[in-house]
Amino acid sequence: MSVTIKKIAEVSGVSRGTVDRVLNNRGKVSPRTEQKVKECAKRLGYKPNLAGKALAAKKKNYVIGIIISSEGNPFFNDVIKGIESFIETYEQYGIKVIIKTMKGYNIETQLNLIESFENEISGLIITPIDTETIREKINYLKDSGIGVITLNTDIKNSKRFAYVGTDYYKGGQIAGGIIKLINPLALIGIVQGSNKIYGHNQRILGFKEEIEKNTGATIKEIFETDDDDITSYEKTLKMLKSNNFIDTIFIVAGGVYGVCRAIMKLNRKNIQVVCFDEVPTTIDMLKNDIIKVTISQQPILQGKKAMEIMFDYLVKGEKPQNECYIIENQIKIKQNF
Amino acid sequence: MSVTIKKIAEVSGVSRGTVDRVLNNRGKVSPRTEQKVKECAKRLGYKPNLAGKALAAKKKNYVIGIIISSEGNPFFNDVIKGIESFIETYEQYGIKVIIKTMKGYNIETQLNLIESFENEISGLIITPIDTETIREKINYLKDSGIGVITLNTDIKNSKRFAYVGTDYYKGGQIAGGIIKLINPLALIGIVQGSNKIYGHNQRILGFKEEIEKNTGATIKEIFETDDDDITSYEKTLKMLKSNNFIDTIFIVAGGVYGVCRAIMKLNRKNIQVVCFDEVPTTIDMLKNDIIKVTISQQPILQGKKAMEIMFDYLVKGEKPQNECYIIENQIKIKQNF
DNA sequence: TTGTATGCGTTATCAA
DNA sequence: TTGATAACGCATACAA
Repeated sequence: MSVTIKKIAEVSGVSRGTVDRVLNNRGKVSPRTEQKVKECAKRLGYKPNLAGKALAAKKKNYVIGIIISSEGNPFFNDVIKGIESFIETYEQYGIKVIIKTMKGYNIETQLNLIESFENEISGLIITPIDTETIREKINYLKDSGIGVITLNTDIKNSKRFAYVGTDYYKGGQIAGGIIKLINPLALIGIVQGSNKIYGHNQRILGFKEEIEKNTGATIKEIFETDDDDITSYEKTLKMLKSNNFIDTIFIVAGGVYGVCRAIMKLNRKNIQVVCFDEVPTTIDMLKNDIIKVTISQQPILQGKKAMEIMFDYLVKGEKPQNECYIIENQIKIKQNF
Repeated sequence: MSVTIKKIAEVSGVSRGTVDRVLNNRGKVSPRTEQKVKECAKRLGYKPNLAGKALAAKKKNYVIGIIISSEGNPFFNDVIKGIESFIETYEQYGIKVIIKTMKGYNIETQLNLIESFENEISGLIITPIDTETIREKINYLKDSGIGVITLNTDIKNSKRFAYVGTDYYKGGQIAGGIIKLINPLALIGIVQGSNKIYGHNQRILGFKEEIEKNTGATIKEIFETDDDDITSYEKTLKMLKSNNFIDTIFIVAGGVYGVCRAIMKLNRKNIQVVCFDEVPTTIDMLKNDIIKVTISQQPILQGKKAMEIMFDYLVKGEKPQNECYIIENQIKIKQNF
């Protein structure tokens, strides 16, 4: 049958305990024995058995902590759904899951949440605020033996061992491609979320690159909403009143509902709207033909993937081949729903 | 800790063996004991542990058989990729996987393939030919205790326990939605695969429903290619020469490359092409702006899902909640690649 | 009809 | 530094 620790022990003439110590680098093995066992395992093509590992892992009582900036943001509810779909499986393996949510992007709040359970967790999944304080904390956790996965937003140059999320630049390119497809001569207004958020800027860069590739479509105006619907409503009204040639709106992040309401108010239903995500109000507006296309970040899948990677890390002791696990931007129209 | 068979045995005052017999309906238990144990398991909220089950399953030496009509069809190569990504995991659990491929849709061939390993397999994943002979064979297998999953194409009213694949009707609707988005006044030629194939007809039905919903776009012509590129090339040439007002082509199934070459030959690059799948030639044509949109059936995911469901069926003894596991039609443009 | 013992592969603990 | 053994949860052959 298959190659097991027991088999390696027999073949190399040592005990199972010793093989275990060698293969898992637990030390307390003489160099000579270590050499022998390692060589033997390699020769026989040893592959650890997940079921066995999992069964044994029950005794470890792992806890994993999750911090999501989800309060008041329906997008992240879907991310949490994906996470929760794994809780039962985790329980089977004796892994406890603690989910903590927060509202907005206050650094102090996030730091406190981390510290509230950093002594009991073996892994952390977090939608991090991209700042020095949090970066340092992540690095500290890693050095204390806690694996960190960044979710939906990454934090560069940190010691997180994996990032799960979309390619924001590409998301912008895809939005650009879609708009050129709908109207190669589009006159575009861009509704930006926040210039302070890396992902938003990346989307705009990708979008511009795509739009400027051919002559035809042009960007006429751009403004910021801070992801607030009232702001986006007011500013869209103003834009459409003063620039009544604008026929296309690209919404980079939040504030989608506000834009749509402004369009409805002015009865400018000929305007083509392209946006991101599929929160309930967005789906409504898609069904009412106010939004033409939305680009999904597949939030449920993001949650699932993060949990999967964490599981492999804890139970199998495997890091993913790629540090970044990129979730595809998925184009959706009315008929998808 | 968690509720195990051992615990139930203790609480209900019987042996572990008896609990096992009750929970797995193996018989040879007095009604009174059975009642007692069942009640107890329910009360404690017993959930079988996967790792334990899996470890014990190794002794069973399951074999699962796979039959795919993939030869000469690159789409199915991706399906197989998805399947193969699970082989290693399966091996871990002592499950052997046998993949058999065939070319085209000969009933006799498919039947022979099934019979070649029906005595050794515990599960079958198949892209079935939708015909009485195969339906009966599937029913026979199920009655002999072999679970069958249909993949990519379903076979109605059979005893297969799950179908994994897309919703073809919806695929057609999405294609219609995309075309209306690109050009609300499109004059459309439909390139059909085969009227004999259920999925192809479903796509056309969905497409027509969508196109006829509003006035504007109209279907001008439709022809069949039997998924052959030469046929599609010739017939597209003919269509475009005789109907030079056609500005949009909807390709229902195969023959994509032939259509594109015809368009290139006549230098009619203004024609908008919408098709399915992402085989290499299709991606090429997308990059060259001949094809504007392709709708992916996510073949790799299809293969993976089928394997996942089969695994749960064999090892966990769980059938999926829904008989049909629908894979989403995914809209893709040049910028996705 | 019921109970007991053993093994699946890995890991932790204790003894040597 | 090494070895022996028990445990994780389930399934089953065999004994009672």
